[in-house]
Amino acid sequence: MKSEVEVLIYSILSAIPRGRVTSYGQVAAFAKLPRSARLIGRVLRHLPPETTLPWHRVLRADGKIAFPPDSHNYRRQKRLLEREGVEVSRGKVDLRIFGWQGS
DNA sequence: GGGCTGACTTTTC
DNA sequence: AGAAAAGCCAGCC
Repeated sequence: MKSEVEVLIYSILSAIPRGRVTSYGQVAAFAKLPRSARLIGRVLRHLPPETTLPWHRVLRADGKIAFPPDSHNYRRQKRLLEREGVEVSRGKVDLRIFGWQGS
């Protein structure tokens, strides 16, 4: 049974275009849930591994991947990002590609 | 119910 | 630039 916020977050995620990224806090703010960045992470956590949602386009506010660099998830996210042309150097992406919808 | 935990963020050293 | 600290908010014992 999916809650309202889950569905809302899903729709926001799917709206992030290829080659762009955003942060947990940004998604939260966009969902009208300020101060709830951790909520986003919690929702993504329960996402099935075979999801088609672009969860990998969500990074921390400083542009770094939210996983420890030696973890499996870290490598998976990095691979997915680079597959769509996003450069990840030293665990970080260029902050200029943050945000979406114009700007 | 109270305390702990974390796919977070911001401020302060 | 990197680390520590404090804020934040739900879910889970």
